[in-house]
Amino acid sequence: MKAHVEQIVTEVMRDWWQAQHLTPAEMPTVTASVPKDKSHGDFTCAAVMAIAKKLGRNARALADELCPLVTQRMAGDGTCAVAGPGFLNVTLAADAGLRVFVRLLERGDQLGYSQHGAGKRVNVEYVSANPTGPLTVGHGRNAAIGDIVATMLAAIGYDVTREYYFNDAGNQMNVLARSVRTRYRQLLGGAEQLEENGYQGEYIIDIAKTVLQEHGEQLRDSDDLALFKHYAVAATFAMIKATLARMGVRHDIYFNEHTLYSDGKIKATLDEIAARGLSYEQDGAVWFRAAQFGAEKDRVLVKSTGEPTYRLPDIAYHREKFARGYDWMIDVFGADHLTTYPDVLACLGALGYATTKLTVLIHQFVTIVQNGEIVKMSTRKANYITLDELMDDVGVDATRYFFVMRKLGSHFEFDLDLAKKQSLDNPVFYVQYAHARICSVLRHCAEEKPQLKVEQLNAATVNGALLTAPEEQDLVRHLAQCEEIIQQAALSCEPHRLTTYLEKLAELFHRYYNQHQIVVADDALAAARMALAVMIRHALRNGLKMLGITAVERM
RNA sequence: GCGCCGGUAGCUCAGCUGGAUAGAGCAACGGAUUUCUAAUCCGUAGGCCGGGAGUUCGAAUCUCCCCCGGCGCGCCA
Repeated sequence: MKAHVEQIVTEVMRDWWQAQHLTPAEMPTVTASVPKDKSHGDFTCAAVMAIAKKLGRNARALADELCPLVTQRMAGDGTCAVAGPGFLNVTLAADAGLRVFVRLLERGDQLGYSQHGAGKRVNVEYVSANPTGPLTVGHGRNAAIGDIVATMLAAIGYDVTREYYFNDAGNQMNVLARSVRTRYRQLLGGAEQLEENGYQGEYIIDIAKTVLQEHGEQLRDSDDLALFKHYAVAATFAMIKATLARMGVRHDIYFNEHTLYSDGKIKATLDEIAARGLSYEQDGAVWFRAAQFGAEKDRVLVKSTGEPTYRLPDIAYHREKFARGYDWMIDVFGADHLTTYPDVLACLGALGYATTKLTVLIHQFVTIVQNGEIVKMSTRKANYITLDELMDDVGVDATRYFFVMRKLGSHFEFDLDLAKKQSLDNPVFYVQYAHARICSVLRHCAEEKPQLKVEQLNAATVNGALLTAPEEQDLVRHLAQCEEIIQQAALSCEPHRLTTYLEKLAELFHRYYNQHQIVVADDALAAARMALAVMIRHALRNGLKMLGITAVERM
């Protein structure tokens, strides 16, 4: 309906524009919005004022001129009025709400889903933690964002690939392997101490125990780090995958950085960069001319030791993703990666890749507050709260919901003591409760009115005109925005827009519930209200499904 | 010092990309339960949208300058 209004206003403006002999291409796009104040009509359009500004005309006078043309073109669907400095306010005809209701009813359990991105392939990369230890709450936010953005994109028709990029080679893994070996030797009574930067976590000891179990004492004097590394990687990855599975987060592809070397992609990338004159050698290292692309100085691609820095594999990895032909690629990073991606993007751009196909989502880290104090975290020192511990405390649903209920860029304070309460502070219960309540009403209706079958509530059997209460119209109006909100949330990669929408929907339902009986004596009215309740349930259920949260039927 | 992110009610945060009188939840206070779930609802109170200038019909939103907080600034990832 909104698109319809936008189209009509656009047509009216285009006609006027042409009559003035103005360049069609310069006409601004017309957008309508739902005004906060219902007395301003169902849709409001500020486009006239934008034009008037450009042309140096009085906006109010221009609006007065165009307004009747809009009404005329609405052909009975509604009327237009001018207000304020030149708003065009469109009020829909009395039965327009009914038409919206019927259309929503016909959507059935597909309410909220669309095919906006049909035929397009998108790759979402998230978590991507290297296998050095358990996932922390920081990874949790990354996982929730990536997973939910991916699900929302799938919900609007995209073909989504979920990817995890990891590196199980390099110095950090050697440190990890040596930490396991030290613990192993300690288990055998050795006096060896962990190296200064060693991994101190309890899980290292568990891994050492596994080694002991499977190899006995025969590795006491072994220098075979590869073996310890093998156990360390296998164990930490198993931990990570188990945690993600518990959280309901999955990936289609686990991409090992190592394959970039074995496939020669690192070398090919380096050669390509050199061939384009984007790199040079100095002090035994290979440098990327980053300063030419706005960086404060050039960056090292290959160290004088011959080992690449993280940049080179990152660039090679993205070339690899480009080669796979995605229409869109999304990377989810924590704030610590903030400074790394501009170099990578600049280099990819210089290599001729369309970096507009790449979206980098940077989320701020989660601050954990416990006993009123901020908990400082470090993986090395094993001073952190794991994602598993968090889920133990507040449950999977609340964990997922909390991680995405705020804008990515906001610094998000996760108060453990508060979250543990599982009380009113927790909006996820509010939304779930609305769903459970509707289910309860449906159960009640099945008992009271067996003749009213939920599956038979459709446009032919339900008289939507009976829904005249303002609360009902508010609900229909809000439901009508469902699909668009989900599209916007998905396309802008902002899951919090969905949670905000669902909370509002739940609020409108709770208010409605408190003021009106749904299962009333009159069958026709009861059927109409039931149909509305079912629609709300579909919207809530689909929204919760996109968030990966249980739509509980009883609470 | 440079860069990025943030600053909106006592607290935690929305604000549909420049629209009309800035909104929720929690906390506070006062009400609603013979009822389909009170994990709910209704009401009251709470604001210099960090500060200042600019852009224009119009700014929480855009530009510039300050202030405060977080993060990053390596031949670590």
